[in-house]
Amino acid sequence: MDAKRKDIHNSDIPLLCRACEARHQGVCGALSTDQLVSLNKQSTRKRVNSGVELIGETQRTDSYANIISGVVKLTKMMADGRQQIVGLQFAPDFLGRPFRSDSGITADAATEVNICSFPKAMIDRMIKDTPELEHKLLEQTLKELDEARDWMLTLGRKTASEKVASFLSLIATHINPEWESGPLSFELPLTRSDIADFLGLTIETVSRQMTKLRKEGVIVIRNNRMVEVPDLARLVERASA
Amino acid sequence: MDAKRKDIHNSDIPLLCRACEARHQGVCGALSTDQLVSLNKQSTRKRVNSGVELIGETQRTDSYANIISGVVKLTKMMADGRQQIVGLQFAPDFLGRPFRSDSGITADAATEVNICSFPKAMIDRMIKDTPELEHKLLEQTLKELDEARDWMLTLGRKTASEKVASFLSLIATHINPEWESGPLSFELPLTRSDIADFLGLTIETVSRQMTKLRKEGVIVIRNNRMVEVPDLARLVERASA
DNA sequence: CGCCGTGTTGATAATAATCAAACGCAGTGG
DNA sequence: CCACTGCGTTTGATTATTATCAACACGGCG
Repeated sequence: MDAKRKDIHNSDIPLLCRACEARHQGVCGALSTDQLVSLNKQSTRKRVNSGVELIGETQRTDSYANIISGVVKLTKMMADGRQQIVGLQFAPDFLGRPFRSDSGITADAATEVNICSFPKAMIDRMIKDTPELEHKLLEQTLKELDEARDWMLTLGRKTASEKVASFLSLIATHINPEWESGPLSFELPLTRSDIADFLGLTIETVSRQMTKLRKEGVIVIRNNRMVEVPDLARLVERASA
Repeated sequence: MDAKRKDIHNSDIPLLCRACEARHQGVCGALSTDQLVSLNKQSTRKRVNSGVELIGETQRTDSYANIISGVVKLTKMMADGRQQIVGLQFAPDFLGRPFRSDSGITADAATEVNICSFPKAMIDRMIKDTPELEHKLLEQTLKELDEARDWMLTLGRKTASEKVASFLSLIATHINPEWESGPLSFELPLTRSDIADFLGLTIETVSRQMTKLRKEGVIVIRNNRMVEVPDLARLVERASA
């Protein structure tokens, strides 16, 4: 048998990458073992607390990152302070904007977040050599575009009640990717204030609609943050999408 | 001098492509002269009337296209009929979704539209050979993502008045790309009903806010569709973005 | 214990939706 | 030529939804 083995055997793949989701579903899946090794030398794992800004005004960003765990919120703000969350990112999403430095968006850790961060320059160079990497980025960007447009429908045309149900459905289906059927429980990655900014509502309206859903038995609220969904189909129905 | 001349001299570039915006700002800019020639053999120019569906339920789409002129609206619809326009596309935007057939969006001609249409399979093959083409697609997709997120802020956090001003600003800056300063007039590519679906409002509210802007002198309304903007800065101010 | 951050609940106000009517205009046909 | 119709739009009156303002509840923590 050959001394140099194939990918599947993991022989040469950097330790940190072996268990990493980004290698399977994320952008790193486009890279050869050699590229993984050299990228790995320059990459650093970081654990950031909830609330920390990852990309934005203060954080001049000369690096990209993969999300290993946790939830990142993308926010747009108006001059007078009104703000709108324009996207949530989960593992193993790629974090950062290729070819452009600023698009008026800040990215903050919504929960405790673990990222694998690499120098911008290195990725930009790898993109040139590896079309497959650019392909992965295009795929993620298309996915984000679909999600953004889905949410535009939610923001523009749904009632407060439908909005909250849509949000809960979104979280329910993203927080626990390998779920089959039956009851489902999770911790909300966002505060009521964040949820309001995501839905284009006020915190009071969010709160009222949550209690409404609770009283109707669609959800069970444990500790403000812990939510249980006895029947996901019933929740999705309320989101009417 | 060489018999085979460079791109700039246009010698070998297909007639139809020579004056086409898509070759400069659009995706065709990624292609070699040879590729343009072979693509041109398979491509067809089409003129479609306002209201015609370009991509959607009825129109199973095995082709992509470049917009030569006119405005295309991208719409999402809910089961009960509520709908939201999630994007507008202008020349020389690329029309069609790579790698995916359906994303629940329909594309309709909002005005009379001219497109240059090519077989899906041909582009998909060219993408494999020409990383630069995929790069162009990524750039357009990133642009659309930015626009979608900008609009999410509009939908979620702006007042009806700000929304209408935002819409007018958007059209004013896209309909006439080479504009310097001074008054500006244009024909709205959308009906009031479309505008309402774009802004997440009703037609009545759109109409009321338009008259309000008219009475305040921010815009002049000629023939329902014809709008004049004496001072763009003043309009943009109303959009507070 | 008091305080702060977060979330809920209630009363009232503002905003936009809904319902209803009429307008302007283009096309049609007597 | 002039009603007549149909469509997109405007305007008005009223209602519904959500925001705002305000008070309170709960849990953690100095």
